[in-house]
Amino acid sequence: MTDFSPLLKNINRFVTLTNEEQARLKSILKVSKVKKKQMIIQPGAVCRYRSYIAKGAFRVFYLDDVGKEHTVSIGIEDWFVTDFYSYINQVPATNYAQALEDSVILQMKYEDIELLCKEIHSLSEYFRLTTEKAFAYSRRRVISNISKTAEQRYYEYIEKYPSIANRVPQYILASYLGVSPEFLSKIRSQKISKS
Amino acid sequence: MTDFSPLLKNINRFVTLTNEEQARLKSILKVSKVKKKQMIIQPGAVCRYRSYIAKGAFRVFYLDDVGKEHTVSIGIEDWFVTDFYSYINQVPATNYAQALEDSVILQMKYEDIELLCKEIHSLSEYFRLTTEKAFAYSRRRVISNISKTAEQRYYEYIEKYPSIANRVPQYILASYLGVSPEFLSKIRSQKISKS
DNA sequence: TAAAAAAAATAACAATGGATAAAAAAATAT
DNA sequence: ATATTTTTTTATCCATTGTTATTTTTTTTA
Repeated sequence: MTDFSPLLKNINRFVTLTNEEQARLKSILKVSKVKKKQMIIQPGAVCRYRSYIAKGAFRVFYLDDVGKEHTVSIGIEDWFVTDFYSYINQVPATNYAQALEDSVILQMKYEDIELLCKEIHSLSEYFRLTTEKAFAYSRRRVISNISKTAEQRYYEYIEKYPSIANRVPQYILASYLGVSPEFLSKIRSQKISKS
Repeated sequence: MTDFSPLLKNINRFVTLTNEEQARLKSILKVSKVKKKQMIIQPGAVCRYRSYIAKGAFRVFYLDDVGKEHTVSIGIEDWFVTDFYSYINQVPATNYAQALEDSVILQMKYEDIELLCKEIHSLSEYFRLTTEKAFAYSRRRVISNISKTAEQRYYEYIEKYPSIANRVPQYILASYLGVSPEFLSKIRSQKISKS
């Protein structure tokens, strides 16, 4: 028996669903356990699900043509994980999504969500409001990327998400910030010598 | 008399609005003419509107503490312009939004849109679907920023948005790509000598 | 708990991109 | 059309960040 309450609580922060609507939503959820390092999305395959992280942590990353990984997003409990472009356009993914820990996700199939959003106004509102927030944050990250040094971005990140920074390997954080792991290591060692 | 049809046509690509719903939407639109270089959003003031560009071009930019401009977005006809974070959270803006040409915008007040989205399911769907697209593109830009060189980002941009690249000053495109205008100039001169 | 694997640190050198200043070219206003 | 302002180019030097290789530390697995 799975506990859907964290997801329902999340939704409740934005909109109100009737009991029947909650039941319909639950009926389309597919619970999956994912082992650490396992991929739930891979380039080439269409990303059919939007996944809510009930337990654990994930990252979405892009593998470039010289084999380097670039982390697009890092998510923990109560976040969603998807290759968003692949998901909303239902075209082959360009990214991987990988469990950073043993995790449990609630998967929602694209077609099911689209149908439910068409039928349940509040659910449409929920995704509208949360995606607007996500978009606003993404724009802030763009500003950070184009206007700040790697050092500034690093300190900005550990201040904003200290628990995540301590939970994921440093080389993954480096690839999220857009710097080499060696350079992030250098940044950190400079800090220690200063303080 | 203003022509609302481009906006309605845009909406129609995603959802269907009844005549009455269209009328309600029109009733909240405020038409504004904006002269080139004029600011429609400024740091400190809450961004009360989501603006549809009926004619002209805009950019949203961040002015950092050493006085340098960083362009967050560039939009032309049939796009929206907003300091998104300020708009959706109704908190003071951190960015400017500036007309790059003499323009005409259709402004929608935050409260009006929120109310209409609560009352008109299709409109909620419209903003959900379009914001999902915007978010997906923003993530792609993040990948580009963290994984590519300035040169690659430049050629990627002019290939993707050739008409915009030719329509805005080069120093603004540079600030969008996250490079100095001098370096963008250098990139361009290298291309010419190669070809 | 020991061995193996993964992650982080260090260091020398290289490349990308920024700062500054000046000149040239283009756009705008008078 | 000319003067003025804005934008772009050019060039030199400097700072930030990447690369490669090696070592140390930490984590995982047997």
